[in-house]
Amino acid sequence: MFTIGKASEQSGVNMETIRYYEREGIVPKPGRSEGGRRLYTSDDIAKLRFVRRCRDLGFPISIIQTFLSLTALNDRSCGEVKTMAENHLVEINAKIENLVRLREALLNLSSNCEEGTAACPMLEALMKDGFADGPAEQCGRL
Amino acid sequence: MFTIGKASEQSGVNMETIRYYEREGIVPKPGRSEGGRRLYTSDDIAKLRFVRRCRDLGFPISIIQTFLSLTALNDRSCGEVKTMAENHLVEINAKIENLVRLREALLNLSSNCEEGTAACPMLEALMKDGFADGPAEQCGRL
DNA sequence: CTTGCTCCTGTAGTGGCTACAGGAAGTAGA
DNA sequence: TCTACTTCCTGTAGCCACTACAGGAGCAAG
Repeated sequence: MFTIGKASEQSGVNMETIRYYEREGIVPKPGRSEGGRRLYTSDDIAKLRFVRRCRDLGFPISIIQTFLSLTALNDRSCGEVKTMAENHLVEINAKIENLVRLREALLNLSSNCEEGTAACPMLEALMKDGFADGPAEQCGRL
Repeated sequence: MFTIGKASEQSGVNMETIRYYEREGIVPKPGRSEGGRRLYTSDDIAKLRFVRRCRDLGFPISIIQTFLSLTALNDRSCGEVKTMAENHLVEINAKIENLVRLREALLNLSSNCEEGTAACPMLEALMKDGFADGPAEQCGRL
C-alpha cells in the first residue's frame, strides 16, 4: 500500500492530478488509512500509469475512460481499441499538417522583417485588408 | 459603421469572441449607437482581423497584445516582432517533433492489434509496469 | 516535544473561447 | 400601426485538463 506521494512518483501522475482524477471518477477511489490518507495498491498505480501514458499519447480523457472500461471487460476489445487509435492517428496527422503549413506561413512573413526597419512588414501584412488569409483559414483553428 | 454581426463577418472573428476580446481589453471598446449597439469602424475591423490571423498563426493573446502595442508605436518594432516570431517558430517545431514521435509510438502500439483478439496487446502494453515509457515522457506534455 | 514533511479538503484560476437565458432594439411586411 | 422576425444586449456558466493555493491535520525522526 502506497500513499499518494509514492503513487505519484511510481505512476508519473502529479499528486493534484491524481486527486482530480478521483474527483472526476476517472480512476476508482482508493482505500484510506485510519488517519484518512489515500492508500494505493499496485493495481491502482498501474491504472494511473495507464492514464498518464494515454494522455502522453494525446488521447482525451473521454477515450481513456472507454479504454479503461474495455480493459475491465477484457473481451473483444482489440478491434475497438485499434479503431480509436487509428482515428486518433488521423487527428495527429492533421495537427502535424496544420503546424507545418503554419510554420511555412510564419517563415514567409518574418523573412521580410529586418532589424531596425521603422514599420514592420509582417505586422503590416497581417493588418492589411487584401491579404490572402493563410493556411489555417482553410483547416480551422489549431 | 458596422454592427457586430457585420464586423464578425468581415473580420472572421465570432461575435461572442469579439465581445470577449472587448471584455478582456484585447481590442479597444467600439462606439455605440443610440440604442446601445456596438458600432465598428473599418479600423476596428482591421484590428479584429489582425488578431484572428495571429491566432491562426498560433500566437497566444499575450503576444498579440504586444504586437498591437508595437503597431500603435509603429517605431523600430520590426526586430522585436522578428524575435517573437522566431521564438514562436521554435515552439512550433517542438510541437511538430513531439507529434511525429507520438505518431510513431501509436503506430507501433496499434500494429500489434488484431480484430477479434481477446485481450488487446496495446492496452496491455500501456498497463504494464516494465513498459519503456514512450517519447512524450522525455519531452513533456503536449 | 518540536520540527518539518506529507497529506487533507475546498476553492479559484488558467487560456481562449463557447453557450445559453432572458430581454431589448431594429426591420420588414400586412 | 401592428406583428413577426432577426439581431443584438448583458451576465453568467461551461468547456478541457489540469494547477495553485489556503488553512489545517497526520505522522515520523531527532
